[in-house]
Amino acid sequence: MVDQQKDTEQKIMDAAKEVFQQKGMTGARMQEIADKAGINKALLHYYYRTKEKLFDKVFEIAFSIFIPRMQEIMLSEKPVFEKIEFFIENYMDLLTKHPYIPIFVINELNRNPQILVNIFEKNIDIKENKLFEKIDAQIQAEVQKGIIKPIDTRNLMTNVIGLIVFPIAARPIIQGIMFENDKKQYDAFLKQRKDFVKDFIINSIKP
Amino acid sequence: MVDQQKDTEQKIMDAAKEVFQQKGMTGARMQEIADKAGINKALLHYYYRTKEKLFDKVFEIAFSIFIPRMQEIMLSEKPVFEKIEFFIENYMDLLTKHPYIPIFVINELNRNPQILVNIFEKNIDIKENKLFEKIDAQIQAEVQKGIIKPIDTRNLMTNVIGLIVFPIAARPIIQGIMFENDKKQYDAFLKQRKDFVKDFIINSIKP
DNA sequence: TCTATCTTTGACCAAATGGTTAAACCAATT
DNA sequence: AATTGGTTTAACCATTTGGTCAAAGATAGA
Repeated sequence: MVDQQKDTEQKIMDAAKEVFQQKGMTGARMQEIADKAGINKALLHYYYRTKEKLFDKVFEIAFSIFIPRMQEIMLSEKPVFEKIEFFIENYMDLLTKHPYIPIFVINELNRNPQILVNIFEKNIDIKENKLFEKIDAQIQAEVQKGIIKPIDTRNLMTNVIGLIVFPIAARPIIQGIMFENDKKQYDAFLKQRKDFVKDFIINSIKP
Repeated sequence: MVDQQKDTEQKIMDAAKEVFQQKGMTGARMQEIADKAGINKALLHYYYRTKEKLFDKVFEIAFSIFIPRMQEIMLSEKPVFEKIEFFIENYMDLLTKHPYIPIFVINELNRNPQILVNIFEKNIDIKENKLFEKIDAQIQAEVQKGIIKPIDTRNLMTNVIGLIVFPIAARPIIQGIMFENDKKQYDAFLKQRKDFVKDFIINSIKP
């Protein structure tokens, strides 16, 4: 019975994830989520009172798939070169498995930037960890030592994340314009791109 | 009267752009568009029969802001280095003026990839011009001549566009995490980033 | 001025949608 | 077997929403 409960809640969550991530908050329909979960619509409201609360949960989970892994890599003791390689490898794999998430997150954050503040408040450790300050310190320290070229941390981070996220978020455009809409070619492109991005970034900061 | 008509139609278009680009197809409300245009809701349907037709028009215009300029630059007679610099300069300016468009286009294309096919069919010249094939040919020719390093055209193009588009599409994240939500710092970042991206790309393909 | 055509509006409609409720169901406890 | 508590459902509700329509206004030509 407790088992059954967890099961229903989980079925709702899975269905909600799928529908919200593909159609967004405004495009999603409670009825569709209920159908996909194989339950009555009223049950949705029984477990998660409102559409918004259900959405928030989905968003939080989507977001939290990425943050802890990022923290782990960024706060480890490795040198910058290794961190970046590891980061690219890890996140391109992760995004290939969850291709809807970047556009979902970006889009909903655009619709309501407040969400980010709420998440920060809820997971204080994210803010407490001062992720950005720490990685900035390490990079500038290695710049001082001559291990890497002088570079602005914010620009570098934007580059790394952008090169990873963009081809997945903009898939319809890239697949449509560069690969005549051939999914296989696009997938192959993504696969080989991992090493390309690594080399690209590493080369750009090698002294 | 003809003047008045154009005026009304234009007022509707302007309002529709604003609402659709900020809230997307599913989030936009016809009533809000009507209010913003200062007219009766029935007039929307008088000029553009349905919500979808109105949306299609808005999307097409948004998309066509970018394509012709891209064509012009790409098909010009300049060498690759110059083209890329010009492209980055132009598009970062353009996106700064229309920051909602990338996420709007990406998001709606994700919702319905068919739109892209429709646009190609409507503007046959885009497809006829074989934009990608031509720029690919030029790049590989310059690679052969040793003017630029060997590089895959698709990866290079993805990099250029990604580095331009990402920081604007992902503004809430970047501004939130890297600039403590300070809009002025973010704007300054975007401004200095233009030269940074140029150098970054140019350096990566310089022999 | 009368008429025909185009533009604009207020009132209205049917369908969709998020949400509620009362009753049925079901498993465990006594 | 009866009771209790959480779970699930069918039916229902109020509101929102895209869209329609008939009538009123405006405009230009005859």
